[in-house]
Amino acid sequence: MTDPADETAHHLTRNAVEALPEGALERQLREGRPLRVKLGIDPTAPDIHLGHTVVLRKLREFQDLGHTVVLIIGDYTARVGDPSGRSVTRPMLSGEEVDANAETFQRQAFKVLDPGRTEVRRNSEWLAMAMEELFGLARTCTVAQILERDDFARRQEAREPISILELLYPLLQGYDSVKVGADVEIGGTDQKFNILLARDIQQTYGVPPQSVLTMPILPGVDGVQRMSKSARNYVGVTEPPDEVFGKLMRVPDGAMDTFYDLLLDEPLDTSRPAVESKRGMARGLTARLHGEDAARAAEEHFDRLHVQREAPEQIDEFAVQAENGIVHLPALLRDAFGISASEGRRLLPQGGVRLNGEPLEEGELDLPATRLDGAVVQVGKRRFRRILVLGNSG
RNA sequence: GGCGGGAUGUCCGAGUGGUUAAAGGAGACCGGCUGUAAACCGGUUGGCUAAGCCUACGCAGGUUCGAAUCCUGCUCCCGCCA
Repeated sequence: MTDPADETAHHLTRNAVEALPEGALERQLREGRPLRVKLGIDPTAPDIHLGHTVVLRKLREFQDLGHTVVLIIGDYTARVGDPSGRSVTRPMLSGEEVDANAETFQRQAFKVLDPGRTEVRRNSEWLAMAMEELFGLARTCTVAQILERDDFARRQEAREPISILELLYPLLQGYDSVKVGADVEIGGTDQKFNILLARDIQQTYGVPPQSVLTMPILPGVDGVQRMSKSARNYVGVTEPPDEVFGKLMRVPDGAMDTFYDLLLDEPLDTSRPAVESKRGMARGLTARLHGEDAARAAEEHFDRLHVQREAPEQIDEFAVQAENGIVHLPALLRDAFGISASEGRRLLPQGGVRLNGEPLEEGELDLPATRLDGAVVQVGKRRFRRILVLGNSG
């Protein structure tokens, strides 16, 4: 009970889903040496979002205890495409895309990880192997073993295609663990199969099997689907503070407890009003990514726009050319806000376009330049432009 | 090698000769409400200086007054049997 290794393990696994096999992490910690903790990421999308930081933060905890993180940039496996949680074969990426993404990912990961205790490796180092070696690796598992994985099983059941390349993916990931000598591998619950299979592969190659730590999957700002770039429900770690704050304020109330558990250091206090908790969350996470000052400014900006319904303190200017003293509104909206002119026309009758705070009417397609010059045009609640009229001929 | 299924708008998915710019859903957007960009309610959702015009249902032709829908060829995808 009082064994410090047990306590450490207990702490490290507190918000994890599973730590397998039972007691393995405790035994490793008891050895007293720095453990090699592996995280493999596929640079299929360059930007890190809060969902990634759940796992990254866990790695950081290991680092703070003196352990080493081995961050594997899956530049080779990215070309295969991890089928985990996917119902469709992923598209392949070109070498250049992978390189660019890997570079960005690594830089952003160090917003959370301690670079001093991180070893970055690319799996092309060892996966660009000879056929013979690949044959050897391919011999380590049976098809039945791989098809056991639930998403493969589901696809098989639904008569959906599974490529051989995809079947190979878990093997390649397992081989990564062999090559870097991983003691522990961390991943989302969707990675459980792959991480466990890696143990078998390690043993086949005669190295000690890693232990497994799976973390819950963070939902996106929609509160439903997992946070991912493709679902466009993510909060990127490099997004501007105003965006981070605003996006977090629209997380559904019901998903807040998960966000608190996985991202914040204290649990959600359900006795507080939801808005307060949400503000606390938005403030805390914005501060973590951008600092306290930026978080405070972002909150003020949010209040100004959504509570007081005023224009922001800083508005981008947009210059427009008048014709005969007249500016055509749909064209202006198109150029100034990046929407189509048709969309602009539609927004007018909905009251979605305001001039200095006053809604414009459906018929007002052409406005005199004098009325627009220096005025603030607003689309919806959050898009503003100050208009400057140039070359007012006629 | 044989047999069968499929390709529709951002995505999913109806539609099998004409009120079809194309049902429905998701998403997104706008509005109302609100201590939240939550929830809830209502609306919009191809483009275009626009009562009209243009583009669109894998590609290329054809039939027809008229095609996403019928015919021919092609490309790509998938499943089953061997």
